[in-house]
Amino acid sequence: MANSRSTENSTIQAVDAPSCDESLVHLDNVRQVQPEVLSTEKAQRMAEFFSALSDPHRLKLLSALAQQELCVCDLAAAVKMGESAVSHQLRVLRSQRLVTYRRQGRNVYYGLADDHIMTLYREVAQHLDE
Amino acid sequence: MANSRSTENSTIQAVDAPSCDESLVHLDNVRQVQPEVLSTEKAQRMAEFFSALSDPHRLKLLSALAQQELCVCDLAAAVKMGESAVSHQLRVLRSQRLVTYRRQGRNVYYGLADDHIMTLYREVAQHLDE
DNA sequence: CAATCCTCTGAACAGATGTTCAGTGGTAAC
DNA sequence: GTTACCACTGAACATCTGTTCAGAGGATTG
Repeated sequence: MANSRSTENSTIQAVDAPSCDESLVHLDNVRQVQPEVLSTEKAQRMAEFFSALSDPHRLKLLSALAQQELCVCDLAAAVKMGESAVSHQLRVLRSQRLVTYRRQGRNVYYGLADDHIMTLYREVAQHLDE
Repeated sequence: MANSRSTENSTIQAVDAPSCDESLVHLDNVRQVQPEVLSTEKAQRMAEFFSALSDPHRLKLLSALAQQELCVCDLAAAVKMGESAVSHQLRVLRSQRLVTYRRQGRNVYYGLADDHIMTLYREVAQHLDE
């Protein structure tokens, strides 16, 4: 009964990290939540995905592609960026499978990869409108 | 800053000027798509939102909060970060209204702001599982 | 073949991001 | 009151991001 802190337990001892934390945390809560925390790998993958969407230029590119397939130079004109910059950004979008591409003659045509993205878009738009 | 290249001449750039010189880009496509491109402000806001989700530590924090309300020191223990770092990250999540918080005694309890986020989460998880 | 176009790539640089450290404010316990 | 704790903040620093520039790879045209 040393500490009068809490309903059922508590005490120190880091949950499984031997390092830093020796302060009094609510151990029961931490223990309950910790196994449900996203694994580092999944968190990483998901962060990279969101990262691909975290740039206004890339979002503009996607909104353009949501209309129709376009080649790089048209995309550049549509969003008013340099072609090299567009190419760099499309690389990012490709790496997360947000866009597809196919070569036709000298041009490479890009399009949206699937519909998850539009669903996502609407969900976020809704959140931002609140 | 400057409006991009102008090294050679002509080329891109005139998209919304009614010049009849369609030398290099597929003007019709560009004209068709351009008005549908996300505005800079909306793209910016949306990018900031996704940006808040683009860090593995913040995603871990959210996944912890998806389980239950937690105070900062518990969160820090659950995701194994320093409390200061957690505080900084929570600030980002707050700025995008991803979390709520309330003070109770010495602690500040954080929770998920709404259900859009879990919907988003599932949508992305699904996308990544393909 | 040479010339031209479209796209991609790597390097370099400016700006943004995330961590740690040190210090502050507010609340509860002594 | 003093002390201890929890959370927030600002500064400094290392790292990551995105742009531009210069040039290379592929494909078409004359």
